[in-house]
Amino acid sequence: MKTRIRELRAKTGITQEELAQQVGVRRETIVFLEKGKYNPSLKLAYRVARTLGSTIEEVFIFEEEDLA
Amino acid sequence: MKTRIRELRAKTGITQEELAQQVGVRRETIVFLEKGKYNPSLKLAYRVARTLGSTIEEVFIFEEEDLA
DNA sequence: ACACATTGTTAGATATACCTAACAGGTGCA
DNA sequence: TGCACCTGTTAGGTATATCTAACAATGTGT
Repeated sequence: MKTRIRELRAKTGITQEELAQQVGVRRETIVFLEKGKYNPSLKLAYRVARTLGSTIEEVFIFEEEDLA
Repeated sequence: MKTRIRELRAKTGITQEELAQQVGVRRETIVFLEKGKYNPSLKLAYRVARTLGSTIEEVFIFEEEDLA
C-alpha cells in the first residue's frame, strides 16, 4: 500500500516527529507507514488522515492486491 | 467504533458468512466488526467497504475518542 | 413441534502492529 | 569544523487482530 503521507506532511510543513506526537504514536511508526511497510489499524489511519487535513481514502492508496 | 455493516448487509441481502467469504476472513471476524468489538486493519476495512459497495468512511463511523 | 439457516459466544493459538531504545546518515547553518 | 535537526534502520518486547473449532441462541418456514 502506498501513501501520500510524505507529500501531505511537506504541504503542511510538519515533521515525522510532530505528526507522530499529534497522532499519538512513535516516530518509527510514521516512518513505516510512510514507506508502506505496514498495514495500520483503521483508527490510526483515521487519525493520520485527519491530522493531515484529509481523508483515509485520499491518504492511503490501495492497490489491486489489497482487494484479494 | 460503530459500523453500518449490518445495515448494508441487509440492503444487499448477504449473510455474515457470505460477506466473510468475499472479504476473505472468518465469519466470527465479521461478527466482531459488526459489533464494533475491534479495530480492523486498514486493508480489511477497505475490503469490507468495497464488498458492501461503499467506502471506508461510510461504513465505519468514527467517534470523538477515536481522534484522541 | 421440527428442521434449518443465521447469528452469537468462547477459548486457545498465531501473526503482526506498535512500542521502546539506541544508533547512523544526511542536511543546513553558525 | 561542529552542532542541531530530520530521517532511516534495527532488535527485542507487548498488545491485539485474526484464525480455528466448537457449541449455544435465535429466527424462520413447514
